[in-house]
Amino acid sequence: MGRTPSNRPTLARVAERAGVSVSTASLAFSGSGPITPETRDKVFAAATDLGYTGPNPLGRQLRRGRSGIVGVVIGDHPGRAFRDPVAVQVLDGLVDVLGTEGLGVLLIPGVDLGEDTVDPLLETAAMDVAVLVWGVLTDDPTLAALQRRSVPVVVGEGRAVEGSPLVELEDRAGAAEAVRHLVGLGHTRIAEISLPFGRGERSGPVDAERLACADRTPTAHRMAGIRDVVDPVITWETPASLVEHGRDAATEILGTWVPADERPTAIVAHSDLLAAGAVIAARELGLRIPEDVSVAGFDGLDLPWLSPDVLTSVHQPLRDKGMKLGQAAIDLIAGREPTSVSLPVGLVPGTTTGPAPAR
Amino acid sequence: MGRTPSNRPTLARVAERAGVSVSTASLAFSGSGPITPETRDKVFAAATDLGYTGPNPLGRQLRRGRSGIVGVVIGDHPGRAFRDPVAVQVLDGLVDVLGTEGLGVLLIPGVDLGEDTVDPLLETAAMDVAVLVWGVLTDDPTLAALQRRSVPVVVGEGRAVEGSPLVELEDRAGAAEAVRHLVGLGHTRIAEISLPFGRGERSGPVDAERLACADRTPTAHRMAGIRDVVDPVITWETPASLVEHGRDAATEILGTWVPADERPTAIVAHSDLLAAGAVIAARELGLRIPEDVSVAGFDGLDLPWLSPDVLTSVHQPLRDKGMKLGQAAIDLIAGREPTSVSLPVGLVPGTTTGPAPAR
DNA sequence: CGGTGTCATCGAATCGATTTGACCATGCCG
DNA sequence: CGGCATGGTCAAATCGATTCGATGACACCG
Repeated sequence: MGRTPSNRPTLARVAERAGVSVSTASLAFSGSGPITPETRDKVFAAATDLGYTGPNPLGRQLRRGRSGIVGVVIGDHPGRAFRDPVAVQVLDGLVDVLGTEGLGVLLIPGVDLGEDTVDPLLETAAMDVAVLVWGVLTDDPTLAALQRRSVPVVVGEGRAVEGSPLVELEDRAGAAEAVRHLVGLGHTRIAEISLPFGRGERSGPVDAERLACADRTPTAHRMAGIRDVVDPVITWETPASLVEHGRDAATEILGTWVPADERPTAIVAHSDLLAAGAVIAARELGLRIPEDVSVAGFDGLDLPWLSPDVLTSVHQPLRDKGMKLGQAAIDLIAGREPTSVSLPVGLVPGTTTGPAPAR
Repeated sequence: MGRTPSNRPTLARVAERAGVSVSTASLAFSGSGPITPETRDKVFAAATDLGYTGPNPLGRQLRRGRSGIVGVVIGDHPGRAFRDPVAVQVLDGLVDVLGTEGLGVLLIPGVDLGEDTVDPLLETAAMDVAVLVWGVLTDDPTLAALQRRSVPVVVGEGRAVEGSPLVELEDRAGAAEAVRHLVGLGHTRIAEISLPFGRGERSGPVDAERLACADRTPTAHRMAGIRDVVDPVITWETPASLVEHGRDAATEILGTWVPADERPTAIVAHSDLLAAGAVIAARELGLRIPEDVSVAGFDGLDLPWLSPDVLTSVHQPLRDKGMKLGQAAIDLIAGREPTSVSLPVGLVPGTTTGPAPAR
């Protein structure tokens, strides 16, 4: 029995005070259903008397069988996930769209706690649908936990999941376009700075064996797109899409890795943050951009602090992607069959790419 | 009656199948209470047979009277709020601490929809407690909505609210310390770039009348701290803590506002992002840092892209602040009396401040 | 052998709402 | 005036779990 008496007024108490039945009082609040204005006013008056501020969401949710909550699994600690402007813009679109339907976003850290242990929220929190924003790995414990609970899932960016809508970007085509741009400018020695591969964070040059491990998307897609056009002279793996990692990688690639006359003349990075780090590294090494080295990114972020350089980048509709994810979630809740979509991307040239140096 | 039959197994069905009572089955899952291992196994076996994956959170929540959800009101559209690294770090600490208690974070846009209309989530979503991360304004409609529903509130950074714990930083002392540092270096013409004042975003120089409108914290506190030491020769208001706004402000302050021989020799900004913008503006104007102009910020962010400059800044324990907010929320839920705290800050000198130019 | 205590299990109340179908006045029509 | 809609109101079932107090079995002790 209720340990705590919880003297909060309930709909029943309001009804009693208004001299009507509970069902009538409910009708007054829900707005739907026939009710005379006088009765409604009577109920509202009783409610304000008692300090009742509307139906208890918990009761309503149980009855309805819906929580009105969308679980959003962010692939990492929030502190890391949100440091990435890409993540932030997607989330923005997502929250916006869900808000129009009165749905709330519950943040769920998707961090792997080791040995297939996942965040308890995945196991116990109430949610009508979950959105896996950063794609899924093979044998993803996060996905497994949700499927066990038969929570419908929307997957962003990555491997398709049986029965779940997928929202992705044309990563492969975009990456190919960026490299084609560089090749068109005469570059032949092109280095690649890549996003994380999957489980197990590493940084450093990548050999053929490691190359086969690229599990995470969009990494794998962007790698494929680049290789559709040219084979990079080197691929440098990074542990996260952060400026400092791009800087470290480019410092090695441009500085110590090979003699200056074999130095790559262009760098294509899997993300704008990595590319920005490469620009900074080049500056620090006294290299001119784009005269000595060209840098292309991916994401189409607005990076005012890179001034006066403007990054050449593959623009992607991030906010739109978030909105599509949200729409898919809404469709799933409504029982509609959502469709997978692939959003277009496009190269936007900036000032960081130019003709290859004459040698 | 249930329109949708919802063929999901329930605890009752599991109990029936296991040949025990519902209460016993509940005991088996909750883990608390005496129960023989055989009975427990019988229940679990029946559960796996039926594909039952644990108690429905909605039923549990209603019974318990707790949703296990903490509403976090972010002061703006998430797209803007999360672009601020300060916000992100606080949120990170918050999510972390709440996660240890199995509590989830529900994101609530605190954006003002005009005429005292707030996000519907504030009115209807289930939450055990709300955290107002970015402080409250006077007559904050957000706060009003929560109080109407008698949702307990934790306030971060700002005006204290009757009956709610407050977690803040020693903004005033920190700002004073930064300015004292500049004065100690011989600076006398110090300009201030300020965070937004409150309702109604503006940008530009501030006169005495506008100065009195500073409603939002920490703006007001940092302004006070600065004035504890010196009166700025000019205060420039910005609409948000973003690099581009700092850049715009500093371009005006250092470039066109006064003749070069009256130019301020130092800029103190209310945030690191604004300060970084000022550094970039100075570079663009061909001014050397710190020889021609010194720049001090506030937040203690790690800004690798500002390389080779390292910002002089007032360091604040952001993640820790998030954790303290979370702890206060946990205390409130548990019925404990949480205490307000004020976290210490400290100046960390970088390379962007130096002796005032000889004139 | 009766009394007492322990322990696993169960029955029933409860959390706070929504929703359906029944019910009872009306009002209208023929 | 009887029959039939119409429309507002209500009683009761239901959502899915938790938890209290009762029950019965069993062992132990005097």
